[in-house]
Amino acid sequence: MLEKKYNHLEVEKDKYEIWKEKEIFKAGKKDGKPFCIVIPPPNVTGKLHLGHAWDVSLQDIMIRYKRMQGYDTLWIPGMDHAGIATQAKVDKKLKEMGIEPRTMKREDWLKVAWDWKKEYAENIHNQWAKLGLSLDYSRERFTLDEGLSKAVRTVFVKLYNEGLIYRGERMINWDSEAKTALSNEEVIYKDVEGAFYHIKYPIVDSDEFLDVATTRPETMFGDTALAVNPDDERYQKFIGKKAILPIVNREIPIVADMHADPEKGTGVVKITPCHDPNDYEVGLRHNLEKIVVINPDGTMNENALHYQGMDRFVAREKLVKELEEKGYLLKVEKIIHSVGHSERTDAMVEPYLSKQWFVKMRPLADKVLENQKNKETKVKFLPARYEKIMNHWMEITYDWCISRQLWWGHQIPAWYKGDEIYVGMEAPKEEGWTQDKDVLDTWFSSALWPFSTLGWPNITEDYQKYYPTNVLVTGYDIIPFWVNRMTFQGLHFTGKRPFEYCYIHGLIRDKIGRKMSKSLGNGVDPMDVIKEYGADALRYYLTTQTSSGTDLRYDEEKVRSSWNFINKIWNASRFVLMNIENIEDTSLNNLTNIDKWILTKLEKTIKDVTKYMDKYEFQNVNSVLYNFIWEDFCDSYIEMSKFNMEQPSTKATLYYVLKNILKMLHPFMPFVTEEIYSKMPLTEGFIALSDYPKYQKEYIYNEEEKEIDDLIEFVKIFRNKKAELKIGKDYKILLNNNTDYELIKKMLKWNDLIIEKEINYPKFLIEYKNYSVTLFNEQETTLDIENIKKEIEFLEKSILKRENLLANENFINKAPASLVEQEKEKLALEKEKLAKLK
RNA sequence: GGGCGUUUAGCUCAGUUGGUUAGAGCAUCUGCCUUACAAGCAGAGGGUCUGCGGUUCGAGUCCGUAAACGCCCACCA
Repeated sequence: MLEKKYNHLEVEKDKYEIWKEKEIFKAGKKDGKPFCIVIPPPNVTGKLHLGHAWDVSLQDIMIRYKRMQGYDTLWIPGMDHAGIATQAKVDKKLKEMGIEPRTMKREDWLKVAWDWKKEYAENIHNQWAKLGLSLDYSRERFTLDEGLSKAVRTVFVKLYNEGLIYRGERMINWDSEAKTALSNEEVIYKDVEGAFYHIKYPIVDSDEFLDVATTRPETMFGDTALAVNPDDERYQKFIGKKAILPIVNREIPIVADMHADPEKGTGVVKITPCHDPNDYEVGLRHNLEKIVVINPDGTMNENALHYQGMDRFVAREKLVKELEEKGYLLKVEKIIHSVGHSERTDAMVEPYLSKQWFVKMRPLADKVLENQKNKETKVKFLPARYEKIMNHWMEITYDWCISRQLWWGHQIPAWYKGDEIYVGMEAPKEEGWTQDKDVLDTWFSSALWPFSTLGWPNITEDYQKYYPTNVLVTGYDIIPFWVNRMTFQGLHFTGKRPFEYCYIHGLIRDKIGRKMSKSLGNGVDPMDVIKEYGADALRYYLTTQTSSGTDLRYDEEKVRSSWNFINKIWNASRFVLMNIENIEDTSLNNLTNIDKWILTKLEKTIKDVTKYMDKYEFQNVNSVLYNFIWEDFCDSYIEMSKFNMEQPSTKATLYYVLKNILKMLHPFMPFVTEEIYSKMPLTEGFIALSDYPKYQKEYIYNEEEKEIDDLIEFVKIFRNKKAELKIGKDYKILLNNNTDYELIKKMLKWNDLIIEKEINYPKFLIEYKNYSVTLFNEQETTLDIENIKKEIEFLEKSILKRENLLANENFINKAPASLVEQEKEKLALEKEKLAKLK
């Protein structure tokens, strides 16, 4: 028997441990077709937030559903080493302990990092357990483990040999905080306050000068030219002449280049090839000298003369002062402009010329674009519009900078000896080779996740069985970083898309629509929500409130209402269990019309739920299921069953319907459904491994469904009228026909109210379909004429509308016949009713 | 500059091939302690579906257009 109150803490306690112990989440439990999802590996840097809870809840629902349907399901857990993020956190921890991380030996530092990983992995495991995720832990992976490292090296070596990975000096984004290169995706542009500094560049052998506007005066030490537009009439006469770089007093050429935009600034641009991507291109075109002036840590180097060693922002301030004092500063215009920041450290990103490793993207991206044209083999996005995001990225893609100047990650499998480079799976045998110190971008290994986790490059049984995976679930913000890269690596290395469907969800926001973030302090810890409302309520809330691709505003009220729904299910189950305690025969024989009615509703619900589950439209699953459970089952069937409990068919029906409800709910709320299912008589094993309900035509009884629908409708109209007419307890009922009113009498508690003959009190006619009663009010002395008038008015309006519709030939000819019939029926009904009222 | 999304009840949101009187939760109002559930039951009120124009017998849904809010990409000396 169930406890009197639903207690999520009690219900969710210990269950996960048992599930894990009995290995019910292990792949191979069912012998149907394979169905596989790889978890987006969370970073080992911290706690899971609500967004994670949302993401994994969606996946667990998909997996549990397919498992119950007989698929051989595999959900692979794992975590990401998260290069920059983890290294930053480990460094911070060391610094707090008074240790300067970069003075440590690399091996010693890595030991600290692995301890960190261990600790955080455990946190994440605990949180997954609390959420009830049906992950197959026997296949858990970590991006830095041996197998995945082998996959990473294999990919690197192969791409290198194919000419798709190269090493070269290029303009990259430099994070001076983490002291590493970044890819373009890792740069976030933010609007900040800055200024246009107008600087005077004197012309050699002349009294004239050029007014050059720059937002970054401190880079002027690296200026190796000024550029003007070749068509800019203002500056024609300066082309080919030389200007003097203030303070430095170096002569630099004035060149004509299309990069200079006459509309922007003064039309004259200073060219700093080492610290600006566009200037770098200009430098190449005009064969300009390259002078680096900023150190990797963001301080100025020896080329900045007396500013050497100063932070670049301090240097800017002082330099502007010096320029002003010496008369070189023409004016300062305050502006708001957008400046790149490091996604992880938030440091202002420096465009920086440096030697890095790159993936040549064009050929790889073209493969994706080609594949997306094929309906059979493309990655199908849900919702479909996100495919455009991927395709656009593939169209405009640029080479991917993959080397990172970090310690935490896959060390690049390249070795140097003098000018020689060796790239291979293992270090060369001969003496004298040293390995590249850099590691690879974290996303380089995550890009292989769908196949590396299945054993690739070894062609394992798992790989053959479960690849390509079926669905990938992630937020739209991760498409450029991860989805796109998995797609091109998957296509290139396995010849197949890594997943058939890509289900995209939105971002979690706070109640007023702001992103949840640490700085705003508006984050919500899913573990706190679970403590208060239970994982089932949280999961149900997260997965049923939005359609795919849209953001979700976190609203605790709604979690509470999910809890209420579970409580309702709990109590309904309690009622059922109280009444079927000793049930032996659960077969559905000698059914009453009411039984047939609920069974029909159930089967239709199963049909719809299955349809929506297959399309991953969980919000639609919810509306169908919620409605069926709360209204049809609880409010109607259970209430009516109270009058028929002595009938064996009633108990069997209660049992049957409840069992099916639990199964349909199970993917959403695994804990409470397991609890109730296990307490039901004649059930065995885990509900997670039971069979998902299948739509059965044999339980569709259209006649009976309609009959009881009408009855319920009449009851509703009666109650409504009674309340509307404010009729109190003293009334009598006259039945106007021979329809069967037995059930209605019980539902409306008519008992002694029924009279045989009409009496002389004010009276009201209440009718619906086959039901017609007259209600006598003993207290009132007059009829409520106003109400009757209102009803007549409403009917007349409605009749007119329908008559017009039916008079329209276009409607009769073009609308489906059933709709026309329906309209005719309704018209007839309304006319009949009107006649009686008059 | 290019692209995308959102706009539906007081609030948060569903509404996926165009078809009864547009739904839910929460909030509001009325009446109920009816032994599964007062975290509940029985009812009620509340919407020119952002504006304008079009297609259609019929539009929240399709097309065009405008606005507000938001997001992504590119650029930003």
